[in-house]
Amino acid sequence: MEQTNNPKKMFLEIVKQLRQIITDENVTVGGKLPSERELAERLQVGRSTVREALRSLELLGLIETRRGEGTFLSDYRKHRLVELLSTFILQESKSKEDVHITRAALERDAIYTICMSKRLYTLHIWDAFKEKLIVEDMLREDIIREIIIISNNRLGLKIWFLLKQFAGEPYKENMKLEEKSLWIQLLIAMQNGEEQQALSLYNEWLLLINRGDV
Amino acid sequence: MEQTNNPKKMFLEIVKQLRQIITDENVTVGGKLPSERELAERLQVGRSTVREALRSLELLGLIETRRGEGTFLSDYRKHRLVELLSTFILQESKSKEDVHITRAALERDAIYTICMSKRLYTLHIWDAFKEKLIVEDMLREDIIREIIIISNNRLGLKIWFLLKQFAGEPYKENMKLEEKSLWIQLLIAMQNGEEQQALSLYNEWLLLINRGDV
DNA sequence: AATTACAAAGTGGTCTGACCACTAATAATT
DNA sequence: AATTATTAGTGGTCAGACCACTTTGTAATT
Repeated sequence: MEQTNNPKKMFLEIVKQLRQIITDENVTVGGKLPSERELAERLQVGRSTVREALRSLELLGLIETRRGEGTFLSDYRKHRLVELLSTFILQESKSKEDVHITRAALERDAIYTICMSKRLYTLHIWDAFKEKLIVEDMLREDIIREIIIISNNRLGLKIWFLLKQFAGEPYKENMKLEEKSLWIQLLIAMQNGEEQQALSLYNEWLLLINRGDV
Repeated sequence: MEQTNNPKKMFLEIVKQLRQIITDENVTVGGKLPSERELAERLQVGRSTVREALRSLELLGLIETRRGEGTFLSDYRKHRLVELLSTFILQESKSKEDVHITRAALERDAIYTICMSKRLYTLHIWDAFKEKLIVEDMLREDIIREIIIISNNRLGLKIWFLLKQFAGEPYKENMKLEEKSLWIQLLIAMQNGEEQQALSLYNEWLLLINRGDV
């Protein structure tokens, strides 16, 4: 190894080798990685160097460490991409308006997608929703979340979650009667696949709740 | 501070504080951060802890370190999330699909928003676009970007930009004649505020380009 | 024999101090 | 004045030492 003259980043090399170990030893999600001390010995580097690599992966949400237990491979679907983007990259445009607009875009497209998909097997869900809306005082954000989930856009859901946090959650209140009736109409429109009507109702609802907001 | 009983991740706290320092001291792109030793003293932690945080940020490409010189804030547009996710996360086809779906959602909603907004003062833009499309061989991604910009969703634009990088850029090719005619129809639909027609054309275009893909 | 209590080993979390390699500013020499 | 040598400062790495915690195995108790 000639990294004396070579300003290569050792810890990046370790990251690479860690990936190798994970695949070689067939470490599955939730599985345990070798301990820091063992890794240090196997890779012939100091423990601190190993830690620097591990901490990087932890920040990304790719591994999980539990003191006294060990280091575990976490579900890569739980990666922290969205959070990192929000804290480091998207911070300058976190004006409330931007967030609202983008969130509305995701919500609107979920509605549109569902209307267009015409997957009849989910139709019974709408009846259940309508029931819940009337009887149980369903929360706004619950119903919207369900809709995005149904639209099958998981990444969009993640982003939506994040934006929701940014925006200070005006969705958590219970719905007034006027809203409820609007949503029931909206659900019916979605049930029938009438995308134009559904989107129009959604926009109407946005106007309604924004009147009380800001 | 009582982190003795607290299993909080110290290095994550350091990451946070680093961001604070960057904003407080107005460290600009390319600017120098305090040295590791100084940071350790200021934040009252060991140097190794500071390094774990710094290495995490370096893996993300958010900072740059030069031995003998110091640590510098790098352009956040050069972040490494793209490579990292592609190597660690996006190998699963499901994830790639997620990216495509979300990107399409943003694009679609931009089209919808423009159609509904009926801001006539942008109408001349469409003519210019049509002209460009025919004469200059405009790139797909250029035109879509412009559309999202016009839709006035700045945050959405940022997210779109990132997703575009993730997806391996199938948009950069020049358009075939069939695509061009589709887009011209789409532009006309937008010009006239016919949202249903525009979205339908967009979906048609998605099908078209996905046929050649994968 | 079964249960409980305790000790030991293993693990991540952190700190300290020590080198090394390198850079840039400073001092000394020419 | 120009060049060279010294020095201080920086990141890179390592080794060893604790700490807090979890698991495990063993010994004591019942």
